[in-house]
Amino acid sequence: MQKFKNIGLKLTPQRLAILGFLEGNPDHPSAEDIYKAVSVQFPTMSLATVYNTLDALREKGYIIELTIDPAKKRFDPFTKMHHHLICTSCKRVKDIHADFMLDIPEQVRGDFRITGNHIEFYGVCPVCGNGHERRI
Amino acid sequence: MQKFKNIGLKLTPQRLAILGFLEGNPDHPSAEDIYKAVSVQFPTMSLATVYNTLDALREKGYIIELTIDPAKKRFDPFTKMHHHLICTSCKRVKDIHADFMLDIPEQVRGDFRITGNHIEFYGVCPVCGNGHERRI
DNA sequence: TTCTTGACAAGAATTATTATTATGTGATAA
DNA sequence: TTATCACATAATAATAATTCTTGTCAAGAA
Repeated sequence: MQKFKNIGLKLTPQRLAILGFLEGNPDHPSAEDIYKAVSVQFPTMSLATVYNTLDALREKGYIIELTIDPAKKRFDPFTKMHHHLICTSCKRVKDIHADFMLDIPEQVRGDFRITGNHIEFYGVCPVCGNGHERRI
Repeated sequence: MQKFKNIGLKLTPQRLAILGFLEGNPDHPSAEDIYKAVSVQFPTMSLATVYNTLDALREKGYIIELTIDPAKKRFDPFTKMHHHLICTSCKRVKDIHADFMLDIPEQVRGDFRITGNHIEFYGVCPVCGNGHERRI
């Protein structure tokens, strides 16, 4: 909560609502998701404000922008290094907090200086693959 | 080339041109990129045709759609399992053909059935990080 | 004053629509 | 067997429509 003030962002009800919705949220919501959720309390809220706030938060490093969805951006309040497990059927995304040692062989890496990585795991979630294992 | 016929797709000059442009192309072009390139030979080509063809090829498994770019979709003719190294400065993407053993601990994976993974490595390419290492 | 909001316009990427055109296929003729 | 033709079907191109995101700017709050 204090976050905002300390980093040069004014504390507004809209921003608090957005931050509140994001904090601890493991659902990787899109801007639209956030807009819908927050609109309940703030019916006058503008979608542009959501984008503005998300962008401000991202710049300050309080959220990260995920590219796991080809259709839209998704946002994640967990900025600590982690990975994602995506259900290829229902598209649900689960956080994976685990470390992997990944060394790219030098001849493959070339002269790149590696700074990080992000793993997308694909799979079928319990709901979609409940025992029956129906293949298409 | 025969591919198309055998999988129930009609062979058209436009599709051949798109396939030809993609084959062996390591640049992960967007639909727009492909459109521009192929338009040289086929000035009447429509962007919708590019999207149609890409979608048909993807459905048949001849290309994969990448989500590494938040702004647009990118396409890759290399359907074999591989990963990507992205320059955080110039956004250039390099293929990484290497295998990594990635086992998610069972308590983290839950009841998901893992089917695959894709790693995005981030780094600074030789061009962007040429000795001087200028940080912003 | 300075920053933020909200309304709306604008832009970019993608998808949908539809009349027109080209392709593959099967039948027929050589 | 090979070539030709007609036709059903699928693909193209033009354009409209949608969706997601960003930009603009006047009005309001800090």
